[in-house]
Amino acid sequence: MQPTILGGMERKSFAHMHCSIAQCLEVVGEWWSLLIVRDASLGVTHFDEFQERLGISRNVLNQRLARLVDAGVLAKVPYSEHPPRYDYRLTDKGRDLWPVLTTMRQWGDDYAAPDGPPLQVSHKHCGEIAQAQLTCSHCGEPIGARDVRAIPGPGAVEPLVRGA
Amino acid sequence: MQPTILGGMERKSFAHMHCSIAQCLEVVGEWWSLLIVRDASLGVTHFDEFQERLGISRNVLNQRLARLVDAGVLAKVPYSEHPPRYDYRLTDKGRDLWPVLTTMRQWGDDYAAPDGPPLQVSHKHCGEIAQAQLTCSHCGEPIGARDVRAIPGPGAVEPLVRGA
DNA sequence: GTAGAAGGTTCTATCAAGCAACGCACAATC
DNA sequence: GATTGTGCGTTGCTTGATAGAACCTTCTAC
Repeated sequence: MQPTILGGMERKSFAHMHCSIAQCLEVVGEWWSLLIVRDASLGVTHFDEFQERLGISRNVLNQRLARLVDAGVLAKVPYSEHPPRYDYRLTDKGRDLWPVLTTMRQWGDDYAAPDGPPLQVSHKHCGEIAQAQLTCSHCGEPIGARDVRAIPGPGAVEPLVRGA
Repeated sequence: MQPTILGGMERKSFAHMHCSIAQCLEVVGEWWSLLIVRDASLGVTHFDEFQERLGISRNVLNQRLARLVDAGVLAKVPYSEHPPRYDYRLTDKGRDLWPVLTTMRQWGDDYAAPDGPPLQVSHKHCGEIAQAQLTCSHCGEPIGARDVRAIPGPGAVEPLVRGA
Protein backbone atom coordinates (compact mmCIF):
# COMPACT_ATOMS: atom_id res chain seq x y z
CA MET A 1 0.00 0.00 0.00
CA GLN A 2 2.48 2.55 1.15
CA PRO A 3 6.01 2.49 -0.11
CA THR A 4 8.82 1.66 2.25
CA ILE A 5 10.03 5.14 2.86
CA LEU A 6 11.36 7.14 5.73
CA GLY A 7 12.61 5.69 8.95
CA GLY A 8 9.14 4.53 9.75
CA MET A 9 7.94 1.15 8.75
CA GLU A 10 5.31 1.82 6.18
CA ARG A 11 4.46 -1.39 4.48
CA LYS A 12 1.53 -3.16 3.09
CA SER A 13 -0.64 -2.34 6.00
CA PHE A 14 -4.01 -2.96 7.55
CA ALA A 15 -3.25 -0.61 10.39
CA HIS A 16 -5.69 2.04 9.31
CA MET A 17 -8.59 -0.30 9.78
CA HIS A 18 -10.27 -0.03 13.11
CA CYS A 19 -10.37 -3.72 13.62
CA SER A 20 -8.46 -5.82 16.07
CA ILE A 21 -8.18 -8.66 13.64
CA ALA A 22 -6.46 -6.34 11.22
CA GLN A 23 -4.19 -5.16 14.03
CA CYS A 24 -3.24 -8.71 14.78
CA LEU A 25 -2.58 -9.42 11.13
CA GLU A 26 -0.51 -6.29 11.04
CA VAL A 27 1.88 -8.01 13.41
CA VAL A 28 1.74 -11.65 12.41
CA GLY A 29 -0.04 -11.57 9.08
CA GLU A 30 2.99 -11.60 6.87
CA TRP A 31 4.27 -14.71 5.22
CA TRP A 32 6.19 -16.84 7.70
CA SER A 33 5.53 -14.71 10.76
CA LEU A 34 3.10 -17.04 12.42
CA LEU A 35 5.21 -20.04 11.58
CA ILE A 36 8.13 -18.36 13.25
CA VAL A 37 6.00 -17.81 16.31
CA ARG A 38 4.91 -21.41 16.17
CA ASP A 39 8.48 -22.63 16.09
CA ALA A 40 9.43 -20.23 18.82
CA SER A 41 6.67 -21.65 20.95
CA LEU A 42 8.10 -25.10 20.31
CA GLY A 43 11.42 -23.99 21.68
CA VAL A 44 13.36 -22.80 18.66
CA THR A 45 15.51 -19.79 19.48
CA HIS A 46 18.38 -19.58 17.01
CA PHE A 47 18.45 -17.94 13.63
CA ASP A 48 19.86 -20.94 11.86
CA GLU A 49 17.39 -23.32 13.35
CA PHE A 50 14.47 -21.20 12.25
CA GLN A 51 16.00 -20.99 8.85
CA GLU A 52 16.53 -24.68 8.53
CA ARG A 53 13.16 -25.75 9.87
CA LEU A 54 11.20 -23.28 7.81
CA GLY A 55 13.24 -23.29 4.63
CA ILE A 56 12.87 -19.55 4.53
CA SER A 57 15.51 -17.42 2.91
CA ARG A 58 17.85 -15.73 5.32
CA ASN A 59 17.12 -12.17 4.35
CA VAL A 60 13.40 -12.62 4.81
CA LEU A 61 13.91 -14.45 8.07
CA ASN A 62 16.00 -11.59 9.27
CA GLN A 63 13.31 -9.08 8.34
CA ARG A 64 10.59 -11.10 10.02
CA LEU A 65 12.52 -11.61 13.20
CA ALA A 66 13.31 -7.91 13.35
CA ARG A 67 9.67 -7.07 12.87
CA LEU A 68 8.49 -9.49 15.48
CA VAL A 69 11.06 -8.14 17.92
CA ASP A 70 9.93 -4.66 17.03
CA ALA A 71 6.35 -5.60 17.68
CA GLY A 72 7.26 -7.04 21.06
CA VAL A 73 6.32 -10.59 20.12
CA LEU A 74 9.87 -11.86 20.30
CA ALA A 75 12.75 -10.63 22.41
CA LYS A 76 16.36 -10.77 21.39
CA VAL A 77 18.30 -12.00 24.38
CA PRO A 78 22.07 -12.23 24.09
CA TYR A 79 23.64 -15.53 24.93
CA SER A 80 27.12 -14.51 23.83
CA GLU A 81 29.05 -11.34 23.28
CA HIS A 82 32.13 -11.63 21.13
CA PRO A 83 30.70 -12.71 18.84
CA PRO A 84 27.29 -11.21 19.53
CA ARG A 85 24.75 -14.01 19.43
CA TYR A 86 21.11 -13.88 20.31
CA ASP A 87 18.28 -16.09 21.30
CA TYR A 88 14.92 -15.10 19.92
CA ARG A 89 12.46 -15.79 22.68
CA LEU A 90 8.75 -15.34 22.93
CA THR A 91 7.60 -12.52 25.14
CA ASP A 92 4.34 -12.69 27.04
CA LYS A 93 2.75 -10.87 24.16
CA GLY A 94 4.04 -13.55 21.86
CA ARG A 95 2.97 -16.35 24.14
CA ASP A 96 -0.49 -14.83 24.14
CA LEU A 97 -0.71 -15.75 20.49
CA TRP A 98 -1.02 -19.35 21.60
CA PRO A 99 -4.81 -19.31 21.29
CA VAL A 100 -4.50 -18.16 17.71
CA LEU A 101 -2.00 -20.87 16.87
CA THR A 102 -4.08 -23.45 18.64
CA THR A 103 -7.34 -22.63 16.94
CA MET A 104 -5.58 -22.59 13.59
CA ARG A 105 -3.95 -25.89 14.33
CA GLN A 106 -7.24 -27.45 15.25
CA TRP A 107 -8.90 -26.11 12.14
CA GLY A 108 -6.08 -27.56 10.09
CA ASP A 109 -6.44 -30.85 11.94
CA ASP A 110 -10.14 -30.90 11.15
CA TYR A 111 -9.88 -30.06 7.50
CA ALA A 112 -6.43 -30.92 6.24
CA ALA A 113 -4.97 -33.75 8.26
CA PRO A 114 -6.13 -37.01 6.71
CA ASP A 115 -3.61 -39.03 8.69
CA GLY A 116 -4.56 -37.47 11.96
CA PRO A 117 -3.08 -34.45 13.66
CA PRO A 118 0.68 -34.17 13.32
CA LEU A 119 0.87 -32.49 16.67
CA GLN A 120 -1.15 -32.73 19.82
CA VAL A 121 -0.96 -31.16 23.21
CA SER A 122 -1.36 -32.75 26.55
CA HIS A 123 -2.81 -30.70 29.32
CA LYS A 124 -0.43 -30.63 32.26
CA HIS A 125 -3.28 -30.18 34.69
CA CYS A 126 -5.29 -33.24 33.82
CA GLY A 127 -2.68 -35.15 31.89
CA GLU A 128 -4.98 -35.83 28.97
CA ILE A 129 -4.59 -35.06 25.31
CA ALA A 130 -6.61 -31.93 25.03
CA GLN A 131 -8.61 -30.09 22.49
CA ALA A 132 -8.94 -26.43 23.22
CA GLN A 133 -12.54 -25.39 23.33
CA LEU A 134 -13.85 -21.88 23.19
CA THR A 135 -16.25 -21.12 25.97
CA CYS A 136 -18.14 -18.06 27.07
CA SER A 137 -16.29 -16.21 29.79
CA HIS A 138 -19.63 -15.48 31.37
CA CYS A 139 -21.68 -18.58 31.43
CA GLY A 140 -19.00 -21.11 30.57
CA GLU A 141 -20.96 -22.64 27.73
CA PRO A 142 -19.17 -23.56 24.52
CA ILE A 143 -19.32 -20.71 22.10
CA GLY A 144 -19.16 -20.58 18.32
CA ALA A 145 -19.97 -18.51 15.29
CA ARG A 146 -23.67 -19.15 15.54
CA ASP A 147 -23.94 -18.38 19.22
CA VAL A 148 -22.99 -14.76 19.09
CA ARG A 149 -24.11 -11.44 17.71
CA ALA A 150 -21.50 -8.88 16.78
CA ILE A 151 -21.99 -5.43 18.26
CA PRO A 152 -19.87 -2.28 18.09
CA GLY A 153 -17.54 -1.85 21.06
CA PRO A 154 -16.27 1.29 22.77
CA GLY A 155 -13.44 1.64 20.26
CA ALA A 156 -15.78 1.47 17.28
CA VAL A 157 -15.25 4.11 14.64
CA GLU A 158 -16.51 2.92 11.31
CA PRO A 159 -19.51 0.75 10.68
CA LEU A 160 -17.65 -2.51 10.93
CA VAL A 161 -20.80 -4.32 11.73
CA ARG A 162 -22.95 -4.42 8.69
CA GLY A 163 -26.23 -2.69 9.06
CA ALA A 164 -25.53 -1.55 12.60
CA MET B 1 8.87 -21.18 -3.39
CA GLN B 2 7.50 -22.93 -6.39
CA PRO B 3 6.96 -21.03 -9.58
CA THR B 4 3.50 -20.50 -10.89
CA ILE B 5 3.52 -23.06 -13.61
CA LEU B 6 1.23 -25.65 -15.03
CA GLY B 7 -2.49 -25.69 -14.68
CA GLY B 8 -2.15 -26.45 -11.01
CA MET B 9 -1.97 -23.67 -8.56
CA GLU B 10 1.54 -23.83 -7.31
CA ARG B 11 2.18 -20.76 -5.33
CA LYS B 12 4.13 -19.63 -2.42
CA SER B 13 3.18 -22.56 -0.31
CA PHE B 14 3.50 -24.07 3.09
CA ALA B 15 1.65 -27.16 2.02
CA HIS B 16 4.65 -29.43 2.15
CA MET B 17 5.01 -28.87 5.85
CA HIS B 18 3.37 -31.48 7.96
CA CYS B 19 1.78 -28.98 10.22
CA SER B 20 -1.83 -28.07 10.58
CA ILE B 21 -1.03 -24.46 11.22
CA ALA B 22 0.75 -24.33 7.90
CA GLN B 23 -2.24 -26.01 6.28
CA CYS B 24 -4.51 -23.40 7.71
CA LEU B 25 -2.24 -20.62 6.55
CA GLU B 26 -2.20 -22.27 3.18
CA VAL B 27 -5.88 -21.45 2.92
CA VAL B 28 -6.25 -18.17 4.76
CA GLY B 29 -2.68 -16.99 5.17
CA GLU B 30 -2.56 -14.73 2.17
CA TRP B 31 -2.98 -11.02 2.39
CA TRP B 32 -6.64 -10.14 2.78
CA SER B 33 -7.97 -13.66 2.98
CA LEU B 34 -8.79 -13.61 6.66
CA LEU B 35 -10.25 -10.14 6.41
CA ILE B 36 -12.50 -11.38 3.66
CA VAL B 37 -13.61 -14.20 5.92
CA ARG B 38 -14.15 -11.71 8.71
CA ASP B 39 -16.37 -9.56 6.54
CA ALA B 40 -18.18 -12.58 5.25
CA SER B 41 -18.89 -13.59 8.82
CA LEU B 42 -20.31 -10.13 9.39
CA GLY B 43 -22.73 -10.62 6.55
CA VAL B 44 -20.98 -9.24 3.51
CA THR B 45 -21.72 -11.28 0.41
CA HIS B 46 -21.19 -9.13 -2.68
CA PHE B 47 -18.02 -8.47 -4.59
CA ASP B 48 -18.41 -4.74 -4.55
CA GLU B 49 -19.09 -4.57 -0.87
CA PHE B 50 -15.99 -6.55 -0.06
CA GLN B 51 -14.05 -4.32 -2.35
CA GLU B 52 -15.34 -1.14 -0.81
CA ARG B 53 -14.99 -2.20 2.80
CA LEU B 54 -11.52 -3.60 2.41
CA GLY B 55 -10.10 -1.15 -0.08
CA ILE B 56 -8.54 -4.11 -1.87
CA SER B 57 -7.93 -3.96 -5.57
CA ARG B 58 -10.44 -5.78 -7.68
CA ASN B 59 -8.11 -8.22 -9.35
CA VAL B 60 -6.69 -9.36 -6.03
CA LEU B 61 -10.14 -9.60 -4.50
CA ASN B 62 -11.18 -11.73 -7.40
CA GLN B 63 -8.22 -14.04 -6.89
CA ARG B 64 -8.80 -14.32 -3.18
CA LEU B 65 -12.49 -15.05 -3.51
CA ALA B 66 -11.74 -17.69 -6.11
CA ARG B 67 -9.18 -19.28 -3.83
CA LEU B 68 -11.45 -19.27 -0.85
CA VAL B 69 -14.23 -20.79 -2.91
CA ASP B 70 -11.75 -23.34 -4.18
CA ALA B 71 -10.73 -24.17 -0.67
CA GLY B 72 -14.33 -24.61 0.37
CA VAL B 73 -14.32 -21.70 2.78
CA LEU B 74 -16.75 -19.67 0.73
CA ALA B 75 -19.48 -20.83 -1.59
CA LYS B 76 -20.64 -19.00 -4.66
CA VAL B 77 -24.41 -19.06 -4.63
CA PRO B 78 -26.25 -17.53 -7.57
CA TYR B 79 -28.83 -14.91 -6.81
CA SER B 80 -29.43 -13.97 -10.41
CA GLU B 81 -28.95 -15.48 -13.84
CA HIS B 82 -28.87 -13.04 -16.71
CA PRO B 83 -26.67 -11.48 -15.67
CA PRO B 84 -25.00 -14.14 -13.57
CA ARG B 85 -24.57 -12.75 -10.08
CA TYR B 86 -23.34 -14.51 -7.01
CA ASP B 87 -23.34 -14.23 -3.28
CA TYR B 88 -20.17 -15.31 -1.57
CA ARG B 89 -21.30 -17.09 1.54
CA LEU B 90 -19.41 -18.82 4.28
CA THR B 91 -19.57 -22.56 4.27
CA ASP B 92 -19.42 -24.57 7.48
CA LYS B 93 -15.72 -24.91 6.90
CA GLY B 94 -15.49 -21.16 6.69
CA ARG B 95 -17.66 -20.64 9.74
CA ASP B 96 -15.34 -22.95 11.62
CA LEU B 97 -12.68 -20.31 11.25
CA TRP B 98 -14.60 -18.27 13.78
CA PRO B 99 -12.37 -19.40 16.64
CA VAL B 100 -9.33 -18.21 14.73
CA LEU B 101 -10.91 -14.84 14.03
CA THR B 102 -12.05 -14.54 17.59
CA THR B 103 -8.74 -15.31 19.21
CA MET B 104 -7.03 -12.91 16.85
CA ARG B 105 -9.57 -10.25 17.61
CA GLN B 106 -9.09 -10.67 21.31
CA TRP B 107 -5.34 -10.54 20.98
CA GLY B 108 -5.68 -7.36 18.98
CA ASP B 109 -8.05 -5.99 21.59
CA ASP B 110 -5.52 -6.75 24.30
CA TYR B 111 -2.51 -5.30 22.58
CA ALA B 112 -3.61 -2.82 19.99
CA ALA B 113 -6.91 -1.26 20.96
CA PRO B 114 -6.17 1.68 23.24
CA ASP B 115 -9.70 3.00 22.92
CA GLY B 116 -11.25 -0.31 23.77
CA PRO B 117 -12.36 -3.06 21.42
CA PRO B 118 -13.96 -1.81 18.19
CA LEU B 119 -16.13 -4.87 18.10
CA GLN B 120 -17.64 -7.11 20.72
CA VAL B 121 -19.86 -10.10 20.70
CA SER B 122 -22.81 -10.85 22.83
CA HIS B 123 -23.54 -14.43 23.63
CA LYS B 124 -27.06 -15.29 22.56
CA HIS B 125 -27.32 -17.93 25.23
CA CYS B 126 -26.62 -15.78 28.26
CA GLY B 127 -27.10 -12.37 26.69
CA GLU B 128 -23.85 -11.03 28.04
CA ILE B 129 -20.92 -9.48 26.26
CA ALA B 130 -18.61 -12.41 26.06
CA GLN B 131 -14.95 -13.08 25.88
CA ALA B 132 -14.12 -16.39 24.35
CA GLN B 133 -11.99 -18.45 26.64
CA LEU B 134 -10.00 -21.50 25.70
CA THR B 135 -10.67 -24.41 27.96
CA CYS B 136 -9.55 -28.00 28.06
CA SER B 137 -12.03 -30.28 26.38
CA HIS B 138 -11.29 -32.84 29.04
CA CYS B 139 -11.30 -31.17 32.38
CA GLY B 140 -12.86 -27.88 31.41
CA GLU B 141 -10.12 -25.80 32.99
CA PRO B 142 -8.83 -22.74 31.17
CA ILE B 143 -5.90 -23.64 29.02
CA GLY B 144 -2.98 -21.62 27.75
CA ALA B 145 0.52 -21.81 26.38
CA ARG B 146 2.05 -22.71 29.71
CA ASP B 147 -0.47 -25.40 30.56
CA VAL B 148 0.36 -27.79 27.79
CA ARG B 149 3.13 -29.95 26.44
CA ALA B 150 3.37 -30.52 22.72
CA ILE B 151 3.62 -34.12 21.62
CA PRO B 152 3.70 -35.72 18.19
CA GLY B 153 0.32 -36.91 16.99
CA PRO B 154 -0.66 -39.82 14.73
CA GLY B 155 -0.03 -37.76 11.61
CA ALA B 156 3.47 -36.77 12.69
CA VAL B 157 6.14 -37.14 10.05
CA GLU B 158 9.02 -34.84 10.75
CA PRO B 159 10.34 -33.86 14.13
CA LEU B 160 8.08 -30.87 14.50
CA VAL B 161 8.46 -30.97 18.21
CA ARG B 162 11.93 -29.93 19.07
CA GLY B 163 13.95 -32.57 20.80
CA ALA B 164 11.18 -35.12 20.64
C1' DG C 1 46.21 -21.59 9.03
C1' DT C 2 42.22 -23.98 7.68
C1' DA C 3 37.71 -25.27 8.46
C1' DG C 4 33.44 -24.62 10.28
C1' DA C 5 29.67 -22.60 12.92
C1' DA C 6 26.46 -18.64 13.89
C1' DG C 7 24.27 -14.72 12.29
C1' DG C 8 23.76 -11.63 9.17
C1' DT C 9 24.06 -8.63 4.55
C1' DT C 10 24.08 -7.88 -0.41
C1' DC C 11 22.82 -8.90 -5.01
C1' DT C 12 19.72 -10.14 -8.80
C1' DA C 13 15.67 -12.47 -11.02
C1' DT C 14 11.16 -13.34 -10.40
C1' DC C 15 6.72 -12.89 -8.41
C1' DA C 16 2.69 -10.66 -6.49
C1' DA C 17 0.19 -6.48 -5.28
C1' DG C 18 -1.68 -1.91 -6.14
C1' DC C 19 -3.86 1.07 -9.31
C1' DA C 20 -6.46 2.65 -12.93
C1' DA C 21 -8.75 1.79 -17.02
C1' DC C 22 -11.59 -1.01 -19.74
C1' DG C 23 -15.29 -4.56 -20.94
C1' DC C 24 -19.70 -6.58 -20.66
C1' DA C 25 -24.40 -7.83 -19.53
C1' DC C 26 -28.24 -6.23 -18.12
C1' DA C 27 -32.07 -2.68 -15.82
C1' DA C 28 -33.89 1.52 -15.29
C1' DT C 29 -34.60 6.16 -16.91
C1' DC C 30 -35.38 9.90 -19.96
C1' DG D 1 -33.49 4.03 -28.25
C1' DA D 2 -29.62 6.47 -26.23
C1' DT D 3 -27.81 7.23 -21.66
C1' DT D 4 -26.79 6.24 -17.16
C1' DG D 5 -26.02 3.03 -13.45
C1' DT D 6 -24.87 -1.41 -11.26
C1' DG D 7 -22.42 -5.64 -10.52
C1' DC D 8 -18.46 -8.26 -11.65
C1' DG D 9 -14.89 -8.96 -13.40
C1' DT D 10 -10.20 -8.59 -16.76
C1' DT D 11 -6.05 -6.33 -18.64
C1' DG D 12 -1.74 -3.75 -18.43
C1' DC D 13 1.56 -1.24 -16.18
C1' DT D 14 4.43 -0.07 -12.24
C1' DT D 15 6.32 -0.96 -7.95
C1' DG D 16 7.31 -3.60 -4.01
C1' DA D 17 8.39 -8.14 -1.88
C1' DT D 18 10.38 -12.79 -2.06
C1' DA D 19 13.62 -16.58 -3.13
C1' DG D 20 18.03 -17.95 -3.67
C1' DA D 21 22.66 -17.85 -3.63
C1' DA D 22 26.99 -15.73 -2.57
C1' DC D 23 29.53 -13.21 0.53
C1' DC D 24 31.20 -11.30 5.10
C1' DT D 25 32.54 -11.29 10.03
C1' DT D 26 33.70 -13.08 14.48
C1' DC D 27 34.86 -16.43 16.86
C1' DT D 28 36.28 -21.80 18.22
C1' DA D 29 38.25 -26.26 17.14
C1' DC D 30 41.52 -28.98 14.77
